[in-house]
Amino acid sequence: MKVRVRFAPSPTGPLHIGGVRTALYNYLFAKKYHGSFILRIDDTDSARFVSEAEKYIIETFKWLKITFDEGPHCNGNYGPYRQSERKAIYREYIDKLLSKNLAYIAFDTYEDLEHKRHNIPNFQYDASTRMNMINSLTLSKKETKKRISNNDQYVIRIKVTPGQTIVINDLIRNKININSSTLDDKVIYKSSNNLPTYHLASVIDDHLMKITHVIRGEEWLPSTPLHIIIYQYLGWEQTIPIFAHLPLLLNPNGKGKLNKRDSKQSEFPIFPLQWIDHKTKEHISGYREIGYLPEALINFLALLGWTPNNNQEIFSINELSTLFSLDKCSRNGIKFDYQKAKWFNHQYIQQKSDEDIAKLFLHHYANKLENQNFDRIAKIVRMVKNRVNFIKDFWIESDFFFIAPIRYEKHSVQKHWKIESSIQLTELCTLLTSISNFSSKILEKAIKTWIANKNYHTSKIMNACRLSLVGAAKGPNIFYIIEMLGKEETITRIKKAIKVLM
RNA sequence: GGUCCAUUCGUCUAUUGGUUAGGACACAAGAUUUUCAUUCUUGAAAGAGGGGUUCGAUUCCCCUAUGGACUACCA
Repeated sequence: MKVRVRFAPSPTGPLHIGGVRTALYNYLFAKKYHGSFILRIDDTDSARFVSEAEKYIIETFKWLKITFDEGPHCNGNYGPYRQSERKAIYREYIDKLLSKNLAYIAFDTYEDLEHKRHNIPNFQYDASTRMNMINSLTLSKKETKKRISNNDQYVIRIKVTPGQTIVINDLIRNKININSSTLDDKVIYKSSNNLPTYHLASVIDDHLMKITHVIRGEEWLPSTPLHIIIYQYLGWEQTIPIFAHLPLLLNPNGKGKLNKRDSKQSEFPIFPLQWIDHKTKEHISGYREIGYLPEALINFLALLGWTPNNNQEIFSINELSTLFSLDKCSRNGIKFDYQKAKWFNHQYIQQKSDEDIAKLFLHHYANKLENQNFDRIAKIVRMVKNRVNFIKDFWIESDFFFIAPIRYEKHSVQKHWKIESSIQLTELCTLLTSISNFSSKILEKAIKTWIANKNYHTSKIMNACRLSLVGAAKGPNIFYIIEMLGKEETITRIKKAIKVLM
């Protein structure tokens, strides 16, 4: 049997990083077994629908180079791939459930249900209460028809038989037994938008799309028994997919599921891409904008809840897909370790070629670097890349190559600018003027010889020199900096520093 | 409140009945670097608690505790 898995996000906003991880696991699983990976848009919630969300989802996976075999953007033989476009398909199965008396129509108002939930302990719409409610079981056929033709709002509820044991066979959690008496008669269809709810729609679609494995977040575990019942009611028990419920991503320092607010407080992104909220006009930046490399994000995410136990940490996407297996997934919730994500990105930046990184750097700081020579940028990247975690850090680490320091960092001045510095650096300028070949090796030799002849302190001279060129006690090898800056600029900067700091 | 899931260093995890409980991130110290980083070396750091089962339990079972999810005409 050919493996077919799906990622089925709801287009209600930007994709959560946990959702990206779920998609990744599905993708790796499909790749490993040479199966199909399907994108399905679960847009049965009209009230929370956000039109830009689908584009955002597709853009995210394009950036990550995670490709779908089927989906609304790339077609396939099992479409349409948006649930809102599948209304007619669902109708048939809803009628089937109704006619077989496995579901019923309910007219109870939201207020009435809320009231009962508040006032009756552990109130549940189920076998014990359904005969006291307003539904097609308690109303006459005539009355039910009348209400429907009157356009009264109604829902269709699944009729759960109590006292049954439902068995979930989960690839990650093994066998779970649930007593159906603890389940309620869930709403599976709502007349307000003529659409099924997630539970019904996803079961029908998973069946019709021949999904073999449902790999999703743990938050779905409690409703899985309901899904199994729907498969049974529809006569599909032989083709129930294999379930695998992934542990959730948790907030690193506080409590609960990873969410937007926690991410903001800890200053790490929770979305893969930037998201602009059209209502609040708020800009929330994502992993891409911070300067994450997609490969690094994928590697980090892959190891959040899964590990091939060989102590390896860095994996290419191909390695991941050959090694991946669901039974190696952990079962416990995972606190999101942003430090480790950072470390992964650092590793991947070191791995990439200077030219590739230079392109990203250029793209990230297009306005600042527009007139710069590309080869020079690549050389600078080579010099500073080992001190950088994110693409955005490149500017902080290399700005002095492009702009002369405007001020000199106070602490560095106190530490490295001595009384004799002005005189010594003036002499250094004279020396530099006499050197025609400004390569770092020649510079180093000449400067060191001069220092030795004069009996100066190397560190004092060079630190003061660095301060005047960089504006702070940071940066790569000083002779590289001098070479990169060139004769004229170097001398100008030293003279300026002498003027300002004397 | 009810149902379900989980519990090894601070964090992510390895070890699925016998180990000095291993690795990585973070942290600390040292080395390298004329600066700041990088890098290298070293260190500190763990099987929630209580009962069983067993010659032997981190590993299997039960209870308690703690954490998490779900409990919508949301997915």
